[in-house]
Order: sequence, then structure tokens, then C-alpha cells
Amino acid sequence: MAPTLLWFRRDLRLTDHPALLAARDEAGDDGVLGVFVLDDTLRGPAGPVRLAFLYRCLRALDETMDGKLCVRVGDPAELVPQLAEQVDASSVHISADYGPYGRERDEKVEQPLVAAGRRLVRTGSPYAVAPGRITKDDGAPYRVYTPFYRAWTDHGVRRPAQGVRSVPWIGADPVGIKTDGIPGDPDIDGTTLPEAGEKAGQRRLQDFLAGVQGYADNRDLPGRDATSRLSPYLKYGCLHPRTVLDQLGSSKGAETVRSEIAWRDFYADVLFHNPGSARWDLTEALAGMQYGNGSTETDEQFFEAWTQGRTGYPIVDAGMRQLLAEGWMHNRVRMITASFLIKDLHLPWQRGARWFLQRLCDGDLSSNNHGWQWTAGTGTDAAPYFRIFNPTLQGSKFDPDGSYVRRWIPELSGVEGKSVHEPWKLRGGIPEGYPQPIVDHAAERKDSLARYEAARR
DNA sequence: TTTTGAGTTGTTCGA
DNA sequence: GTCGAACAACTCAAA
Repeated sequence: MAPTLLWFRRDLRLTDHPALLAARDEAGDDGVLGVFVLDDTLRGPAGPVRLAFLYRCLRALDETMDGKLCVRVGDPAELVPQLAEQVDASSVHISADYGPYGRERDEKVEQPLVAAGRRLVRTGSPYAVAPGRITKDDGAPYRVYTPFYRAWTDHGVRRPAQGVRSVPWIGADPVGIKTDGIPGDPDIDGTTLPEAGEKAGQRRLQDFLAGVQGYADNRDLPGRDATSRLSPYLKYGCLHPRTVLDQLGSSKGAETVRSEIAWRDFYADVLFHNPGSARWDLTEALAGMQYGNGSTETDEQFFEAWTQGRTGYPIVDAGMRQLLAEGWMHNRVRMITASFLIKDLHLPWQRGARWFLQRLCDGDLSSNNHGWQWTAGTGTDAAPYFRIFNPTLQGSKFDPDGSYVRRWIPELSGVEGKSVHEPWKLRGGIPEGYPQPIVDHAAERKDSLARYEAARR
């Protein structure tokens, strides 16, 4: 036997971790060096909020490893082979990454490893079913969710990996390996993040499961806060989706959760087969779509108002302010705010997607960007172009008592009932400090339809 | 190969 | 206030 190296990436946990099992089995008692590399290419698109959440997850992981996590800052293609050399590891074990950057990076790491007579061993992935596995009979990937979901269900999902009783972690310092340590939290300006790490994820899962029967009916009501809130843990692998699926049971709510996890797998699969789709329109049909409002100044003003939650449409502003305050936004409201940016402010989906990726602690390239493409009508299996959310109607449908809006917009906290969704109609005028609507929805809707019409010709 | 039915999340308008 | 139709056309998946 020989020491091995476990390179953590999006799998910051110790239970249900197939790659850890593989590293442990190969090493025997010769020890496993656990490593995380802070790579600037991945830190770039994340803002301070998401980085703070990541650092906290790393601290939690380090704690469950008795302080033996080795954290290095730099380029994995250099650092990982170097570390493997230093402990003379026979293999480097990873959970496979299927993203466009991750795949390329892993190949760059693999070359020098193999040249030095070591192996890069991929075991497991961050998904219930790995991208590329679910295909049509002719081997082509699915481009529509529902048939994908049927095939995903037929394919089945493995049971969680068995637990690892004890891992003989090699601490970095005793063997003379340098560790840069986990950076301190960047300034997150008062944002309240969820508790980080595997134990917090497990607790969140148990709390959520206790009320999962009501999920299907309540998850769309942002005032109820009935979504799972598991996304940040799934993003960094504090929880594996299989762990969730295994404990769901079979209520109607559980079925809905299952299909949400399948959506996550579906979008990862779409990105796997279309590596450019995180940045460019997936379908050509709307490629000629005109965005913008005639002047850069107006565009910038609109974008600024949107990001700060000052558009004058309460449900939109509440969502954008929740994002600033929590590094997270309710799913229903993500759709409403996205639709507003694209179809009322006529700004390209990429701008909104970038803002979300910076600010969401669960910010995930495939789910986020394909969600935006769905709204823009450019994605695989996208919304029809005429499906334009009416922010007032969405507000009174999904936040009927206005509790969500009042929670996030103090200027409107004194307004009772549904009328909080239309402050411009209040008899006493718009409450002090809250803005006038920056655009007229009915007019912008017509404008959007005209732009789509023009693009289709 | 051809055909057929269907497709996450909506809105508006007119009866 | 409620209801159904119209909003288009295309691509996908499966029989």
C-alpha cells in the first residue's frame, strides 16, 4: 500500500463520499492527504458572499478532519502533482467534474501525474446520475426535460456510499508540506449566510424532511419559505443529492423534490454536451434579438435599479433585496426578477446570470445559466416567447398576503394586504422612500413581443 | 420512415 | 369574478 491524495472540490463532506472510500481503500494505513486548491479561475465569478460561504464550508470540513485539511492557493495543474510527489502518493482521487473548465483542468492535472507514474482516479460526481449517462436509444442526449426525467427515473440512482469509520489523514505540517490555510472571510457587508458545512447541511435536510409533504403545495409561496434551502449544500457537496433522494420517502412533496434534483442533473447534462451554453444562446432562433434601451446610460440605470431592488415593482425589489441580504433568493422570485430584467428592462440574460452567480451562495453555472436561458426563451426546452411574467399578478398570486414583500421592503411595511403589490395605486400615494415604477410593464411587454417578432423573421 | 402527441413554472381578452 | 381561447411554431421523443 501507499499514501494517496484526496483532492476536494465540490465534495466538502466525509459521508456518502465514494472518492474518499476509494482513497482510503487504496491507502490502507499509509495515510490520505486531503487537499483543497483555491483556484483564481473559480474564485473570479464568485463574489465575496459566495467565497465567504465556501471558506466557511472549508473550515467546517477541516474541523471534521481534525485540522488536517491542506489548503493551497494557486494553479491546480502545478500544485496537485507537486503535492502528490511530496507524499509519494500512488494516486490522486477525485469526484469527477463535468463542467467545461473543470474537465480541462483535470486533464491538465492528469498529464504530469501520469508522466510521473501516478494515477488520477475519478470516482463519483456531484450528481445523482453523472452527466452523459442518460441518453436516448440512439445515444443522443435529451434536449427536453420530461423525457429526460422519465429516462432518469428508469435509470435509477445508486444508494449512498457506505460510511468510512476512520481516515488516516496525513497532516500537512508534520510531513513538511506547506499549507496556505483557509483565508479569512471577505467583507460581506452584513449579509446573513446559512450555516456552512456538512453537519449544517445534514441538519437542514432533517428539518426539511420533517415537513416535506407540504413541499409541492407551498414551495411556490415565497412568504412561506417552504423551499428546501438545500441548494448551497448541494453546490459545494456538503450534501450529496443521493443522500437526499435516499431519505425522501414517497409523499407528493417527495416526488416534487425528486424532480427538482432531476432538473439539476438535466442542466448539468445539457452543459456537458454543450460546453458553450453557459455563455451563449443555446438555440439560434432568437440569435438576432435586440437588447438595450437606446442609450448606455439608460441601460446602466436600469441595471443598477434592478440589482439594488429599486425598480418600483415590489415583488421584484423584494427578491433582489433578499439576494443582497441573504446571498440567496426564493426560486419563484428568481423567475420573476429574471423575467423583469430580460422582458421589462430589455437587458441580456448574461448580465443577470453573472450578477446571480456573484451573489448567490448556491451559484451554480449550469443550473443558474440554463435557468436564465429558460426565461430568455433561448434555452433547451425553453419557455415560449410570449410567456412574460406580470410582476403585479405574480405578486398577488404567489404572495397573496404580501408578507414576503413587506419582509424585504421596509418602506412598504405599513401597507396592508394585496395592495402592497401596487403601491402606485395607493390613495395616499407611494410611501416615502419607495420609488415610482421605472418602466410601465404593459408597454414593455408589448415592446418585448415586438422584439421577439422581429428576431424570428 | 412517418406520424403523432406533447412540451416546468403565463397573460390577456372577451364573453 | 370566472372561464376558455388565443397567443406560434417548432422540436423532440416515441410509437
